Amino acid sequence: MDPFNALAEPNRRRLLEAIRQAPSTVNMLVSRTGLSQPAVSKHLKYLRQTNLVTVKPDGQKRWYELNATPLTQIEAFLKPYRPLLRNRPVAPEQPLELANRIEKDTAS
Amino acid sequence: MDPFNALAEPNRRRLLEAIRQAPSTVNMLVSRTGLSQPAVSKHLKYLRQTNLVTVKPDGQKRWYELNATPLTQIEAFLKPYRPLLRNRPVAPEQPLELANRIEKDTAS
DNA sequence: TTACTATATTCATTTGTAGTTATATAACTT
DNA sequence: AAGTTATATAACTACAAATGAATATAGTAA
Repeated sequence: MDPFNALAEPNRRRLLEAIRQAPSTVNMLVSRTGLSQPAVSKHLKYLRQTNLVTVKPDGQKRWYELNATPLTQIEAFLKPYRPLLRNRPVAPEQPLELANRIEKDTAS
Repeated sequence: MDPFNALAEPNRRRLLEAIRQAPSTVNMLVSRTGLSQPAVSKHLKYLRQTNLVTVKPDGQKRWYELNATPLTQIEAFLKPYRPLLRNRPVAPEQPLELANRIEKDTAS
């Protein structure tokens, strides 16, 4: 599991966003996401494995905090593409049928 | 399959990089990556579905070209994290054991 | 037509992972 | 100690996707 895989899961992105906004305990994340507690713990395990979060035990609670460092890998990949994205609005999610369409040769 | 998932696969990142550097046919990508032809075609199918590439038929060949637009979704996600990454070197890949270690409470 | 080239798809197998339920562990409270 | 809270793990199901082999499709050339 690398940072790319970690962010491939929508709920993990939500969890990371919540943690970025404020260090959180597992139960706080359960409340904010609506996911089950085991589901949250499992996602956090992946985020720990990729080093995207760190944990600080505090009695029964465990505070999860963001570690943005691994995101540099994604930044590095995106770097050569960034000039192509200057000032572009965020692309809407892709309707599948259109995405898989093949451009027709319209030459007469 | 969304752009996050598309980039989660290392070979797809390699394919996209090759296509970014120069529009390519399937066989060109086969040569450059060492992947089998069906494997390349299948990865390209995902890249098409996410709209990260477009295809231009040209006789028997099909030229694949980059469409960076969907990367704006990733850019949008990363935006709030970017201030935390200013001038940071790219993080090395994570040794698993260390990543999953839990910080010990070192208070005396 | 046949043969050839380029690419896509199908199939079977395997692997990875998301979610649920149940259980375990650890810290706290009384 | 027992009961409770917070979190993690295990066992399971279900499914998406990776892989490789074989085959299909489409264009080209003779």
